[in-house]
Amino acid sequence: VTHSHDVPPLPAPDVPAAVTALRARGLRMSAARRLVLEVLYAAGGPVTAEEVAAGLGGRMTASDLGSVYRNLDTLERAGLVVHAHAGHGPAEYRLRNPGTPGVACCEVCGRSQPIAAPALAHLQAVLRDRLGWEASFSHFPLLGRCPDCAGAGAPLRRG
Amino acid sequence: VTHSHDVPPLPAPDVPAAVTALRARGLRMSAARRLVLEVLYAAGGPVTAEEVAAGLGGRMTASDLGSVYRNLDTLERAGLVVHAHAGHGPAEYRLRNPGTPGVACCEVCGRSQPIAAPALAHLQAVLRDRLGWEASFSHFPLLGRCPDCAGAGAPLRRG
DNA sequence: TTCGATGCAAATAGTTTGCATTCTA
DNA sequence: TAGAATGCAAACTATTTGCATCGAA
Repeated sequence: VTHSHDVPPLPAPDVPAAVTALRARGLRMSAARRLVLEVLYAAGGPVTAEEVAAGLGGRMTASDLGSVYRNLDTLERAGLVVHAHAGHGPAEYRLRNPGTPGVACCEVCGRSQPIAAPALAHLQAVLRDRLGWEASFSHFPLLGRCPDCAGAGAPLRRG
Repeated sequence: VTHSHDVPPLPAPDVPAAVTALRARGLRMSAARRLVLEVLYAAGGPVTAEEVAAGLGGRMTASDLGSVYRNLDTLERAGLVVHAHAGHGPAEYRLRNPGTPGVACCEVCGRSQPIAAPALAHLQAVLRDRLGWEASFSHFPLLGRCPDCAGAGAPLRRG
């Protein structure tokens, strides 16, 4: 699902701050919801709903996958989380970071890396000039080969 | 599924030429396979597997969806067809056109448009310089707002 | 007369949803 | 204690696959 809901607050630096921010929004704090927050902050990078539900590989109490999806959605509406579709496979969720509004995902090694705001702005300017297109690399990442895989000459799908 | 199989031949200008090219590849010509070709050439733009199976809205004899997927895959391996994932929803299949190796898809109105080879090359150069990234907009399109929707101020999802 | 291709149905992955129950504020 | 959130299961979309049968070369 795609969101164009209410205005997002600034992201919270840690779990307690996130809890406070969510409470301020009138949201309740349950075990399942706290798990999602804990995993997201502990991971420090993109995670799938499945990974969250598994409690980061069993280190935390696992939760229902359906509830995890609902909570990730809630957190996204609240402006704490964003998700992106990295090609095939499940969506990747991460803490929202205004400094890195874009995502690039390598089709060869599968790793995804953030695109910093200045670089993103430059890319968007080129796309605007060249195609008249207002590009977004947040929800659907930039896909291709990362510097490492491109250098190694890994094959790319045909155009 | 992703393909990095054999070398693609040049695309065929019409259905008879495509049939000949496929026969030359040792492929057989069945009613179901011919339907896929007819729809692809008649549509002149991207179509979903479902649309192909429906015989372009009932104007042609419908076919089994599973067989359509298999045939689209076969035609893609043969180099006549490419498909792209335009955000959410089903994949879009089209006749391969070396002159337009990229696709841009509007998240607002849903329309997708080809990216011409020179423009694509320019974009790729910028991405290479700026991020070291070897981008591909063929299998996963460039997503954002098309000139029309961007001008109309249609809302874009949050970054 | 072979395999390649089909139709049908079942399986799969990822995600959403209905509903009765539980728990937070 | 009202309403939010949960757990479970069923539904859903897009796609793949197993298999017996059929048909093109």
